[in-house]
Formats: sequence, C-alpha cells, structure tokens
Amino acid sequence: MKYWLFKSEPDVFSIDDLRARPQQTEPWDGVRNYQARNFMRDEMKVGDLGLFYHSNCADVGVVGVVEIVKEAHPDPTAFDEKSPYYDPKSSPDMPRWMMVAVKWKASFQRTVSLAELKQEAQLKDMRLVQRGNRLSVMPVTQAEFSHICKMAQRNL
DNA sequence: GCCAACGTTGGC
DNA sequence: GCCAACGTTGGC
Repeated sequence: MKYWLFKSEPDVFSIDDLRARPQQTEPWDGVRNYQARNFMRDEMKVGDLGLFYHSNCADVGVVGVVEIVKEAHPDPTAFDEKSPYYDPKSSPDMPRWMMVAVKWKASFQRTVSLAELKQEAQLKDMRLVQRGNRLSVMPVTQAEFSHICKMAQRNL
C-alpha cells in the first residue's frame, strides 16, 4: 500500500466539495502532467491513502485524507472540447490522460499549513516542501503521511 | 498581482 | 537533440 498527496485549488474543488459529493467520491480529472499521470496510471491501487492539499489560496496546506477507490482509467474531460481540460491529442482510442477516483476519508480539525510542514525536520525530503515544486499528484512515504496526520492533532 | 521556477513546444 | 520562448503553477 502506498501514500500520496493530491493538490487542489479549493476555489475549484475543496475537501468540503468532495465530502458533499454522492458517495463522497469524485474522479480526479484534469491532471495534465506526465509525471503525475504516471503515478496514477502505474502505481496507485485501490486502498491507497492520500493527503488532500489546498493550493493557491489564503490557507495553503493539508486539510484531510482520501482513499483511492478506483484505479486509473481514461480521463473523459480530455475528449470534451468544452472542458478547460480538453486536449485534442487525446482520443478515446488513444487516451493520453488518466484519472483515479478518490473518496473522502477524513477532514482534519485544522489545516496543517505549508509553513508548518517546512519547519518539520522529518518532512524535509518531501517534494512538496522543496523549491519550485509543481507536481499536483506525488508520492509521500508512510512516515511522512503519519507524521502529518499527527501534526493535525496538535493543538496550536 | 507579482514573479520565480518549472514543463512543454517548436524552430533549427 | 538542443535550447529559447512561452504558458502555467503556486507561494507570497
């Protein structure tokens, strides 16, 4: 079993949006980066857990946990000319982009902010806290995952 | 809104 | 196959 981190802009799709969905489940569509796609396509399995991260907002940080409930399959938004994620180079015959489906597992009592993450010696190797990181889907180690869940329970 | 860092594109 | 130009991401 593996552990992951999913970034989302809460103005577009937040953890509360996920929680409000039918079955509290949503396809993670719109990923248009090869490295992120490869993680989803090649490595994610049903039952893996992911951290839900809010990016590009006033309150940047990890806000909860999701579970992978469906393995990689073609992302239909790539075929939809009206979608902001449309990619003419992807077709149902030769799908270029994949997505998994995630289910809400838990919302933290508080946001574990990026600034806090950067201060943790145990997390110094995370891609998330390193310079210029732009990956929207990335692996985290089990130790990092547990550590961040523990941080969420700290009283500040 | 700014801007640094990054990934992708396309000319050669 | 190189690399400059460009568009995007994302923290601040």
